[in-house]
Amino acid sequence: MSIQKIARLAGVSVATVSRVLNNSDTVKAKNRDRVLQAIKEANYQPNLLARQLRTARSYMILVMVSNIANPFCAEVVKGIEEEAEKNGFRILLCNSGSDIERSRSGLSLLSGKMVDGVITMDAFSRLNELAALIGEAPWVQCAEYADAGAVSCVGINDVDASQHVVSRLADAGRQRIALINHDLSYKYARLRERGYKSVLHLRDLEYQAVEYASELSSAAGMAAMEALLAAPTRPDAVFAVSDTLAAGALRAIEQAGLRVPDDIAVAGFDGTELAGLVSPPLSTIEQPSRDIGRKAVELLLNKIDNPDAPTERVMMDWHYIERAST
Amino acid sequence: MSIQKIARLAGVSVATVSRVLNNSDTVKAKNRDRVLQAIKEANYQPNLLARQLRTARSYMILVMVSNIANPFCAEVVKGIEEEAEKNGFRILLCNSGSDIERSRSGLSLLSGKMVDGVITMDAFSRLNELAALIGEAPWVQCAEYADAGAVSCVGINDVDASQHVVSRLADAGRQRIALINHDLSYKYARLRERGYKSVLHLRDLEYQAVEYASELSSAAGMAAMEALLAAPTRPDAVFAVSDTLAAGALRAIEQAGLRVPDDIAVAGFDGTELAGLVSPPLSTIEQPSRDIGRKAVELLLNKIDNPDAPTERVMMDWHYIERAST
DNA sequence: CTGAAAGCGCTTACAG
DNA sequence: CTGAAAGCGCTTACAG
Repeated sequence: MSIQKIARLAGVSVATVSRVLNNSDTVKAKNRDRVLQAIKEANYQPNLLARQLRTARSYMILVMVSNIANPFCAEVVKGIEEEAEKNGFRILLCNSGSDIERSRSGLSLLSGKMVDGVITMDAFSRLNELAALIGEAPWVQCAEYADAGAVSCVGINDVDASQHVVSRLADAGRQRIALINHDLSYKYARLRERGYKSVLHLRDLEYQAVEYASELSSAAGMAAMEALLAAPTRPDAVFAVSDTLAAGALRAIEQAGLRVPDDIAVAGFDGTELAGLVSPPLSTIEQPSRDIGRKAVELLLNKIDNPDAPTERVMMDWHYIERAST
Repeated sequence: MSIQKIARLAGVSVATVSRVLNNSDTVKAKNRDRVLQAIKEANYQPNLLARQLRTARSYMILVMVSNIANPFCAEVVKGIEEEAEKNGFRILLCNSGSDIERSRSGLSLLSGKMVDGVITMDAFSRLNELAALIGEAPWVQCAEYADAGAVSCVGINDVDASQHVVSRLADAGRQRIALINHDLSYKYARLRERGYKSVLHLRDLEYQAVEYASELSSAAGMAAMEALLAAPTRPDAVFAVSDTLAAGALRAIEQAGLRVPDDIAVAGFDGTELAGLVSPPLSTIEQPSRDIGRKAVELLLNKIDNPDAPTERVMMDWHYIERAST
């Protein structure tokens, strides 16, 4: 079922078949019909490998997600999908788990010319390695700030957002505010920790406690919260850098027989559906997840069409949602 | 940076470069070193399109997920990833949303020879259309039963599992058990509804109420629960066919000022992390999500290696987890 | 152990 | 409006 066979079937040359396939308008109606007929009869489907090898264009973009199970990531991906589809692009998802071997494997699709560009959501600390693998190919980093190299990126101002949450907790009279953070290989983790610490400093709050979750799951959030509760001085507020972690913290507090927010206030981050589902519902920073995804595609397509386009760093707006957990 | 350039750089033929690339052991050490050196210097990366076009092998499998944001799907995907990786295969994720246009677009990767096979998690009702698109290519349907055509599939016995949940609710003295189902284009939705109804019948329970959620989100679960609560007779138990829906139901019940399980018992399905996170934690059917994914890959690779392998239908074990919500 | 050459299935100037 | 031919970048018998 190659273009050859169709040509034979329709009694025309392969060039003509190709023209029909590509909607060239220079094909005589009769020939077009014969080709279309032959295609249908043979249930012919063009070989993408050959086409892309020839045209050096795939209209596909690779999306390297750090963790597909993270609802925030899923939302961003939806935004990416929407915008890509709107522009005639298809997306291929690769779950890197921020693992460099996996990333390498995934990125071979890029260097191997199967896709036209890549959107990554990997940890900042991996960016240099990624940069080496990606080389000159179109690339946008998403939902994780990149301040080095020529990568365009889109995200929010994590320091500001984090400061806002912690300030609100302090405003409400909380004295001992703890942080449940993700590991510091992520830039956003560093930035949010910076925001947290700066507010403690500004407000002369002495208590400071940071627990690092090994992954963005609520199990990890529970474990972190248990560690905080086991310390000699108990926090009266906890800021978790993701709703998933915060949901786990909630659970741990409940299991310790304490009440939220009476004994301990809990705030999350991301503004995922989960935040509104748990009990009590979580105060959180809502990120414009879909828009982040859409914007990333916009930047990437721009880069694909125009390889010399300057590097862009886009900051999106966030806002704080106050709920019963604080 | 083609194999040509490397050949020139290393002073050998393209055949020799290709042999080095493919770890052929018939290359003299000196030549191998020169090639390797040239590859490094030029930062050469082979063009996958050309390679796959030539070899008709990609070592990639396509995974069509119906909804990437569904935690159960995410777990299955992890199982798929693990098993694929173990066998030297890479996976490409496509979020079809059970939309036929999206599916068509994704499946062009298959017909276009970019991947060696496909694992779908699409709705049963779409299977015929999919079958037409997929043709003879290796294909396994996952977590959704397929009883027609030559598709292999792996899942659980949904009727049994559903009967078990409803029986337990009835055992506990619940008289008015409602069902929150997904739309009936999914076979599992039909099967679970069948299980539900058969138990009601068997136990001579008169009350019967089924609400259909438009999607697998907790918002849809809330809406469904609100509809159930608005009816003249209120249920005293609800079985939701996914934990996400059940979590939404929980929220709706709470907002109506009722208590779980005192006023209404709630049971979910899937055994996702979410079920243990909400309050009260959900009784649920635990599916062996990872194993389902692994098994699907096993069947698919078998089909790829041996196209005439017979169709297989594998049923995995499930078990019921009882928690405070019932 | 190595190289020249054919061929995978397309697209696209080019000539007519 | 159409076809013959070159070429995208690989791999792999085949001959030496």
